[in-house]
Amino acid sequence: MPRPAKFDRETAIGNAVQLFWQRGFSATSMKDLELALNMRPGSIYASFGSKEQLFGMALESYAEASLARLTEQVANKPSAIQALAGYLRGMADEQAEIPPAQACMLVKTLLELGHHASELGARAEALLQRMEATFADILQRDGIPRASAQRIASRLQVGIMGLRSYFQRDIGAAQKADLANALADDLLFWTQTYR
Amino acid sequence: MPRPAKFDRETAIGNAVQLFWQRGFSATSMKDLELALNMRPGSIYASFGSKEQLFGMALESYAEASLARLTEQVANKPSAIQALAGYLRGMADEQAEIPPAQACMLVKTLLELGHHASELGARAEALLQRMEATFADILQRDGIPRASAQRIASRLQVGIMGLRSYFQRDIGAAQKADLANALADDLLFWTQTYR
DNA sequence: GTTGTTTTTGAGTGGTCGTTCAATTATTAT
DNA sequence: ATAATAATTGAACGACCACTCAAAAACAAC
Repeated sequence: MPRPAKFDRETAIGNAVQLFWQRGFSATSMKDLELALNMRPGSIYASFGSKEQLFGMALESYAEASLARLTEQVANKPSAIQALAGYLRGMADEQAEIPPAQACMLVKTLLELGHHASELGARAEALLQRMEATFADILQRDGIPRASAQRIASRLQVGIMGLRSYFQRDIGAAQKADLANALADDLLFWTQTYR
Repeated sequence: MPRPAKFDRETAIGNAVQLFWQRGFSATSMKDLELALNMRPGSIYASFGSKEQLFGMALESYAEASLARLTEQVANKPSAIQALAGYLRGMADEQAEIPPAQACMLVKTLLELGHHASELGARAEALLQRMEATFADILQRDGIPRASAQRIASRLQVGIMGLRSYFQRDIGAAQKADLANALADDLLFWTQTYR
């Protein structure tokens, strides 16, 4: 007997991701969201609870997609490390992606909200941690011992956070590719010296 | 004949830096500033023009201090590269600094505002560029050719941006020191291979 | 003490914020 | 058709936003 929802939940959250990713939490207003989701305030609150909860779902969705992209790129490759290096090199090409926000949404959230004062910031930090753990897993798959893998994973995440933040600057595609390649080279170097 | 201003301009801007650095532009309200500067709205607007202009001054002040700290640490050292490495290693110790905001204010601003849509974001980007140019200058002082110095400077800034963003996470002092040392080692390695 | 100049004050501006909820609309089951 | 149920609407809410300005206060010069 009930009336079915006319909007698609996944695409709605997808649109929310785009908005929140670009503008951040504070600078995104409910007005903006109403426009982007094509929903009126009542519907948004009935469906997602609050702006904060919606942001949480967007964050989770973003992280899930990022993690999926990573594991997919590494799956079934002979050398996990080489695959990881390829993943890094590919970061420069994401410039043509949908939103003109190159920086990681998790990092943007962590820097905007902080992990101590904000539930959302803490969740962003946890998701970053999960990413890093995945890097470590991948490295161990190539025989790198656990402790070394974790160290390299940390350095890798530092590099990625820096790289994508740097991409927020106004620089050319050539320099982007150059820096992404440089980070990939660093990774290969670390795996050799740390082993 | 005029009545002199009773507040100290520099300390006022210093307090503004602290607030803006921690909370960012959007999340800092005029109420917050009134409290931190111990000034009433009318005085703030008479002295600094607007919230945006005040943020601009705070940004400039922050960048100037950062640049001064860098050049001072490198001045009169036999090896500029070694001094630069020391500067990097010292980053882990800044955890005990006044505000619990480890990430660079310029990066936070760039990520929050973006360089395209915001005058403030564009200024943050310009100041980051100035930092990078200074890194390149320092490297050239040790005989590294111009092109290589610029490349290394870019990689260095990527590393620093990542490192300080990573420091925003909830990690121990030991890991901070470890990662700062790792970046310093990377710098030394780059200067050897790129020469 | 008086005058001249400037700073400081703080109540008040219109606007926007996130959020709510009674009314309306749309769909399904009978 | 009708009834039952749920999704959608949008006007309205109090709170807070950045900001203004006329009045009051504080100093310097005489």
